[in-house]
Amino acid sequence: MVVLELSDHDVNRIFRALADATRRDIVRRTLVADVSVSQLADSYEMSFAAVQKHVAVLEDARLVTKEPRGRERMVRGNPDRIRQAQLLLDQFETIWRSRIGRLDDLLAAETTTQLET
Amino acid sequence: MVVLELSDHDVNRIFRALADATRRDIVRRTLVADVSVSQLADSYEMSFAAVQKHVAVLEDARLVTKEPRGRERMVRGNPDRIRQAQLLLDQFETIWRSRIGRLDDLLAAETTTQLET
DNA sequence: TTCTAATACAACCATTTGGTTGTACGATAC
DNA sequence: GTATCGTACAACCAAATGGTTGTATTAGAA
Repeated sequence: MVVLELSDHDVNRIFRALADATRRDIVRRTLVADVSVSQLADSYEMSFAAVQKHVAVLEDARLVTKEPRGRERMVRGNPDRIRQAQLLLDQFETIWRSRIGRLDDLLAAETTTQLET
Repeated sequence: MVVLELSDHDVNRIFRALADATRRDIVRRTLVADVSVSQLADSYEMSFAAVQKHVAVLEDARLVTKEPRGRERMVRGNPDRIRQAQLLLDQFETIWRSRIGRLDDLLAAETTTQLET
């Protein structure tokens, strides 16, 4: 997996793209198998153009790619980008755990002090 | 950790809240230690009210909690909510891996067929 | 008590978002 | 060739977002 630097704007687009139930569903479906835009559009209670826009948002966030296949455009989920989002959340976890670590250190230091007195 | 069911709307709010660099920074800082709203406001090139709104968005998504301390409101990051977001992304990973699994199965079946012939 | 710091909240504004309809065009089916 | 299927894209609209300023309230400091 390529470890590339994500700008704030990139990260914004990734999370923004995931902040919609229809788009999350599209990502799930296109991770399972390639699906054309029209096949996707058949599944949702909205216009073809609306689905097209959702796919465009996901494509812009690089959460999916689009590949021409005859007159169709096959949409494919991009697991690398999902993993990058996971790594971002991992960073928060790490920050939290380091806080716990410092609290543990503090507690240990206090215990030591108590033992010393 | 409490495993509670997240509605689509809940998930939308979590990812939406994370789709802003200022808010992500607030989450990071309040995971490290409690910080008052005015302390946060001092750090960013925007009005106090704007920072207040960002905190409100995070609070609505339950990514932070706010606790009164004298005349201040201490903001505290909520690691449980971060973990819930991680679990959501894990689901995508799982979907992807199950696809790989099926492809492996298919490949294995074809190999078997070749061996049989 | 009086002043001030920290917050809450409303009103307002520009931009973005998420949807619509309509038109155009290339690729396939007939 | 012609019809039609799948897509692209523009124009439009209502609602949400992300910022502002202004006013009110409350807790601590002087």
